[in-house]
Amino acid sequence: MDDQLNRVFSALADPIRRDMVARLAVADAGVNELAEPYDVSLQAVSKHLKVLEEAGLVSRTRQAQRRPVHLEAEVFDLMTKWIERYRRQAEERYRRLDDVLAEMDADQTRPDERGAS
Amino acid sequence: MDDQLNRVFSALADPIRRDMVARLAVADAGVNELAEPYDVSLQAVSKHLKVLEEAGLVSRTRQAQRRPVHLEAEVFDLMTKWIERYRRQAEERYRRLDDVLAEMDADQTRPDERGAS
DNA sequence: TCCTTGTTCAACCTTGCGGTTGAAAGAACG
DNA sequence: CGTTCTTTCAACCGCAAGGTTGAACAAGGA
Repeated sequence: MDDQLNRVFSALADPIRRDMVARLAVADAGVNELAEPYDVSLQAVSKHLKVLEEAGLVSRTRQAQRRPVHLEAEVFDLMTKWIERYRRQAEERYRRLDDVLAEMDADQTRPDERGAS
Repeated sequence: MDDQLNRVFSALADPIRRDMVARLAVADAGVNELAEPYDVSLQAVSKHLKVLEEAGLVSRTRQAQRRPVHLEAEVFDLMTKWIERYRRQAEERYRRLDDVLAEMDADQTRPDERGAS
């Protein structure tokens, strides 16, 4: 599960792979189609796809000689959950800090009441 | 803006850096504090922090000899926006596909094979 | 001033990643 | 069968990333 996060984040760390995902969100495509806009070899694109596939971001089905690539959007949830979790935590922390500051401002005789560790 | 995405995604591709972010969501910390749980040198941790800082994920202020590290949660938005955009696009595409299939189903001009999932 | 604590710089090593080229494998079709 | 189209495997190259160690820098406190 942590490995999955490693793979997904590093898969999307590459601009070519992000662009591929962006285009696959519009329509499935074969390797040749996908490779067309980029100035790299077909083999390089094939490698990129392998990375995306191992991250669970795309799947591939055989269809004649072609192997159409299909975006699997569920994995995105893994990332958003991770991100949102810590973002919320951080925001919550700020909120509490504001409370503490406000309390210190209003009532300076009370030391500690909420024993946050 | 694309560079920013590169930096943020690859910063979070490392499990140690993700863990640092997770811990910084709870409380600010100095380098020594942060380094404690990991089995690497202080210098390695310092490098990790530099990466997080260049990605805009953390900021640092001087406070006596210490340089406390502080999580900057806003950058998360950049990622979630990117992710949500394409996830929504993909989901929209499925919805339309369902419509097409429903139409094909109602309009049975081709009683062909569609034996798969 | 010297010493201590906390952090970073510099040099180096090894591994992994993105790129290349060349050859091969899978599947349709003459 | 052999040809053609599409995709992948294998070997290699250059470079950046993550790790190490040793020295340096920054800022109190004795």
